[in-house]
Parts: sequence; C-alpha cells; structure tokens
Amino acid sequence: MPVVAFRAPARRRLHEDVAEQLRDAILDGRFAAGRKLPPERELAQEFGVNRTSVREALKVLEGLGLVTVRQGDGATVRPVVDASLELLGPMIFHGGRVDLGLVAEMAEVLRPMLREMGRLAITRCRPADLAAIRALRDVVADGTRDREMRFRALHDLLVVLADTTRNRVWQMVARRLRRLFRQEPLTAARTRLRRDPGRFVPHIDACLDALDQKRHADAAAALDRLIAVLANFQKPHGGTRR
Amino acid sequence: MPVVAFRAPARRRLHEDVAEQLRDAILDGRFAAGRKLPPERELAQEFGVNRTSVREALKVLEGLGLVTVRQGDGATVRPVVDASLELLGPMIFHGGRVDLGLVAEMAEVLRPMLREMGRLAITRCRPADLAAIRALRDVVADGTRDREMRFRALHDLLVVLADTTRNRVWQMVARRLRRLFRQEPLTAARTRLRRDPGRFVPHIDACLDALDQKRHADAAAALDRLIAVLANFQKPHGGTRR
DNA sequence: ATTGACAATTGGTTGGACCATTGGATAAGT
DNA sequence: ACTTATCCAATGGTCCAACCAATTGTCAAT
Repeated sequence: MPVVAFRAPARRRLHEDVAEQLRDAILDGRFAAGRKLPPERELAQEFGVNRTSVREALKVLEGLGLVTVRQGDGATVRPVVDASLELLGPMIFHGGRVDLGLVAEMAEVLRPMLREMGRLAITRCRPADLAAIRALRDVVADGTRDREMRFRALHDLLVVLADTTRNRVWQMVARRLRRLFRQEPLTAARTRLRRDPGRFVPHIDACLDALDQKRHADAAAALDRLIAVLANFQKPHGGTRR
Repeated sequence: MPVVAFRAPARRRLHEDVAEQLRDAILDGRFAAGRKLPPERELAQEFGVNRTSVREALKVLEGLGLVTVRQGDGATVRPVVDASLELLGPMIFHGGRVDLGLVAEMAEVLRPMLREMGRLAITRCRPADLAAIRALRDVVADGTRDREMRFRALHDLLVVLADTTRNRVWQMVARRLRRLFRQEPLTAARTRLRRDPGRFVPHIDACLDALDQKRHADAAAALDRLIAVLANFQKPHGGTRR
C-alpha cells in the first residue's frame, strides 16, 4: 500500500468544466431562480467550445435539477432547494469558502439519521460484520499510516454499518455520504485542520466490547457517541475548550 | 381549479428515452455491474438514433452514478448500490412490478427521519407556518376534490414541515421525497388502491390542536402517528384488518 | 378585442469528420 | 522465454454545419 495517497490527475472533459462553471454560477446566485440561461449557441461562444459540449453540460445540470430545458424556450434556472442532494457538496464549499451554517444544518439531519442506522446495525450484526468493523477499526487506529487513509477507513466504516443493516436504502445513503465526505475540498480541509482520526477509536472499541458481551443498549450508546463526534463538523475552536 | 388533473403529454426527447431504457436494463441486471455497455456507435445503431443522442443519454446515466465512461475504454456499469438515490423511484417500480421489499426498507429509513424532522418543525413552528399547514389540512380533508389533488396536498405538507424547520437540508430532502411520491407509477398505484387521503386528517388535527395549546410533546406524538401512517406503504390487505 | 397566420428565437437531431486515449497485439531486444 | 517497446484498432471526446421542431411574440384580418 502506498505511503501517500495520490489523486488521479484531473484530465477532465470539456462539458464537465462547463457544467461545473454553470453550476457554481447558479449556486452563487449569478443566475437567479426563474431566470433563463443564455442560449446554447451563445454559451458555446462564450466558453469557446462547441455547442455539443454545452448541451452535454446542460444535460448534467438538468439531471441535478438545477435547470429545466424546453425546446423553443431556453433553459430556466430552478430554485436550488428543489435540486438534487448531490449538490450539498458544492453548496458547502463554493468559491473557496465553507458554508458553516449549511454544515451545521446538515449535521442536524445526519446525526439522528446515522444514530438510527447504527441502532439497526447493532440489532442485525453478525460475526462477519463484526470482523469487517474490526478490520477497519485497526486501520483507523494505525498511527503509522497516512492520515487521509485512516479517514477513508472511517468512511468505509459508515458503509459497513449500512451493509450490516441489510437495508438497501441505508446502503445507498451511506455510500452517497462516503462520496460526499471524500470530495476534494473536504479532504483538503481535513489535511489543513490536521484532525486525528484516532479520536474515534475509543468509541469504536466501546461499541465492539459491548457487542461482544451482547450488551446491545451499551453498544448503541457507544455508537451514538461515535456518530455525535462524526457528525460534528464544527471548527475545533468552536467546540468545547479543553 | 380543474376537476380532473390532466398530465402533460409526454413529448419526450430521444436521449431521455434512450437513457430510460439503458437505466432499466441496468436495474434489471441485463447489464451486470462491472460489465461494459456496447460502444456508443453500436448503441446508436441499435436505438436507431444519432450518436449524439446516445452520448447525452450516457451523460445522464453517468450523473446518476450508474456508469463510468472512460475515453478509449468504454462505459462500465457500476453497482446500483453506489448510484444516486434518485434511482429509488425506478428501482421500486420496474417492469410494471413493485418491489415491496425495497418499499419496506425505504420505510425503515424514512420513518425515523421524518419523525425527527417533525420534532424539529414543532419546536420551531411560527404562526405563518401554522397557517400554511392549516390550509393544506383543509385541502386534504376536502372530500369534494380530486383524490390525487388531496394526495398532492399531503406531499406539500411534508415540504411545509421541512420549511418550518428552517433547515435547508431538510427542505431539500422533503422536496426530493415529494418528487419521488409523485412519480408516475406511484400515482397510478394510489389510484388503483383507491386509498383515502382523509385518513391522515385526524392526526393533522391532533397535532394542530396540541400546537395551539403549546403542548409540544403531544404535538410531536401526533406527528409521529401521522408519519407512521405516511411512511407505511404496505398494501392494505397486509395491514390490520378492520 | 379576438383570432389566426407568420416569423424569429431557441432547443433537438442528424451525419460526418477528426482528435485523444486506452488496451491489446505485435515485434524487437535481452 | 521473458521483457520491453512500438504500433494499431477500438472507442470515447470534440467539432462543424445543416436542418427539424417547438415556443413565443408580432401583426394583420375579422
């Protein structure tokens, strides 16, 4: 395993670039909801690309629910609140800034959700699941590894918990969250803050110990604490002073 | 207001049709995860459309997380569990059948989520919110209206509750759910089952009454019951016999 | 004032061409 | 025989130019 996690060079496609720029323009409010985007031919000229690339970008934005396109009429911008949850990532970090308010709101949604998922997982946990959790716990606890790698194990833990519930919807939700947590600006933020993933280990251990002794209530309580820490994205200095 | 709710004639675009067919093929397992889709040129010939339309369809599928496309290599099918939650609709009803198991799993996720959202809404409810809720309650209770119209008011209630939380993430979640509930196969199922939206009214009233008297705990309990009914999509004959 | 025909705008679709990347086949070297 | 380098076929990415189709506003006729 590599000591440093490299990231794939961004060899991107034109329409991706176009879509991203338009997306950010909409999220920034440079195109207000209800307004029309410029015609495709015009956008193509402004971006210096072919109309085809603009059209493919618009398909992406349409899929995100950011615009509706009607033949003869143009592309109308929709309210962001009606758009896909996939946008939470770009909404949280846009223009190099982090929207801490939105982060707090997301935590308000995530905390009870994950708590419930954890409860379900505990009631349905089998030996194989336990083994998977332990393996990830060891990666998170391994201080010799790359920090981001240990964070990734933590995200995987979320997915393993979801798999333990045997609920396909939880499985999908957890994987989307993992994806969100791994988006570029967030990984950079983690690196900058130099948070230690090790702080989660005691909670994981407490949960595993309780599970070993069939104390389900205690396991759930430990998971609650783990999730409370996990779903608390506040800046360190905003938290309790030690 | 029209007595009957007509639906917009489906004047669809080619790439939408192509995307839908490919999507269903993947969801049905006709293209297993890890396999490659046929080349664009080949697909274009099979569908009898231009390659451009196929490409736009692939952009949609890529946005849904169903495939990854690499230049030089082809389009690889990804595991559905890694895909977007937008797919829950098509996953639940595909090929004219309803996946009741998935419906149950979704209820398992939705129930605690909406319960928490309701709690938040109650603690933050203001007079204007109350008025909006009452207005929707009256539509749901109005037996002279079109049944589907009353169901739509019920979905709107979900959104109003989300707005009451003053939490943007809840607002987006509620709107995506409303969208899901209004997708075609579900409305047809509602019409077929001839369920009465009026059965929700007593719970709404109980909640409103409790709110009027500032009995927040009672209001939350009433909302819990409402949501338990709302998030219970089982077939009628599977429930309690009356 | 209403209706209907027309025209400009704008998205939808097509066909074809060429570029860029990938992966495997083939050949060269050791 | 194995490794390495080269080449090539397959495949997606982009561009261009043209035409079709829907929408909207305009303007004339009634």
